[in-house]
Amino acid sequence: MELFNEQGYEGTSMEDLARALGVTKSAIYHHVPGKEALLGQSLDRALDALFAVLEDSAGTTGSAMERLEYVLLRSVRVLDAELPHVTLLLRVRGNTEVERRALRRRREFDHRITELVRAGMDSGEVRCDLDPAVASRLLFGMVNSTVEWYRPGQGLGAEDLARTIAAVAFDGLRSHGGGQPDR
Amino acid sequence: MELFNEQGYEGTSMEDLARALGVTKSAIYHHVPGKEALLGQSLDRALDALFAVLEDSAGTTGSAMERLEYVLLRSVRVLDAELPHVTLLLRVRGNTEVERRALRRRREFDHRITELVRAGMDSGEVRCDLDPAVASRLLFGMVNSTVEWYRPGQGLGAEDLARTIAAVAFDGLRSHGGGQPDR
DNA sequence: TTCCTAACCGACCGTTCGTTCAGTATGCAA
DNA sequence: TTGCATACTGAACGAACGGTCGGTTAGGAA
Repeated sequence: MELFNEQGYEGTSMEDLARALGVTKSAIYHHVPGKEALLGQSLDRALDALFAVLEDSAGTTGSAMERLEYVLLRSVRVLDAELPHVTLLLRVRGNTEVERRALRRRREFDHRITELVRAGMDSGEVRCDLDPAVASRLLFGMVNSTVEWYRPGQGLGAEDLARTIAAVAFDGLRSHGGGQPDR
Repeated sequence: MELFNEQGYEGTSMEDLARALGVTKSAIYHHVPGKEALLGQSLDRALDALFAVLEDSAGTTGSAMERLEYVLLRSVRVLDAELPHVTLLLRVRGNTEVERRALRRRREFDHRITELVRAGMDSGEVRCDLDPAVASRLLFGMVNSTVEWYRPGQGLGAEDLARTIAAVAFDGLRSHGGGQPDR
């Protein structure tokens, strides 16, 4: 999966995978039906982890904003724990049936996030001058963009990252009072 | 370039391109040296447009925050005007020299954004409890993530999108006073 | 010792890839 | 009418692709 992410799915040959694993191409075909099955397993792993977060949040008592913050925090943790698989998921374009299935599940996830944002607007916790669909896309666009540079175990940790994202997403970059005076 | 974005660079054959253009493969080779040159031209076009924004912002008088907002707004406009090329740029992984050159230029762009965020912290306009490098990556991660769903001329326009992004990025999703009371 | 099975190898298949090239049609300047 | 550049075609190239298959090896159960 790391190779898929570095070189792209189509740009990675079964020969490349075999070399990285230290076995022959044939050995891989003994364990999996083909290249696309490898991709499918990886996408399912990422999606299962993300949907598990949604299931847990549904059982959570608390306001919509608290549930949204919970999903954001847990999603960053999933990103940290399953980085190669989530990265692959975010690059899927839907050119095969396997990819289209993954895209359908991802759209369902996005839809559930949008509902959460809309609930936050209804309860008055989230500003209601924005389109909930656009706001939720931007929110998770920010979360998902971290796969481009975040590396587990290097630099800042997953919890710090999650806190920073929540800070920017919910309260913004602008400083409020107590700052340095104008010069 | 649209085909490259739909199917991926490696997943798109010269035959695919020729068919989409209504000519033969050979006709393409009469105009460009090869497949990689097509990619290089596209990446340069996107990068040139983004750096033009930086050049203009440098000549702008105003606070760091105002310059940052200006760059954000103009970047969204570039995204709108050059969507296929910017999308391609955001997916580059650096497996060839052409791609590595683009990645170097992109890192330079990111660095200039980070400096802008840092200047905003120094002037007290941007909250200083965040790492400027992380904050700027999140900011443009949000901007760049729009290539996944924003389509020019459909739904909300580029200016509305830019306004929404600025609203979320600078002031956050949380509502401030005047909202619906607790129930 | 025998036998079976999971794991794996190396050679090979048909297909498709990016690229090349000799040749052709068109149009314009001399 | 000639000559030459531009735009393009169709056939072909070697390389690399995903995938197959007949055989070999290692280890545990009977």
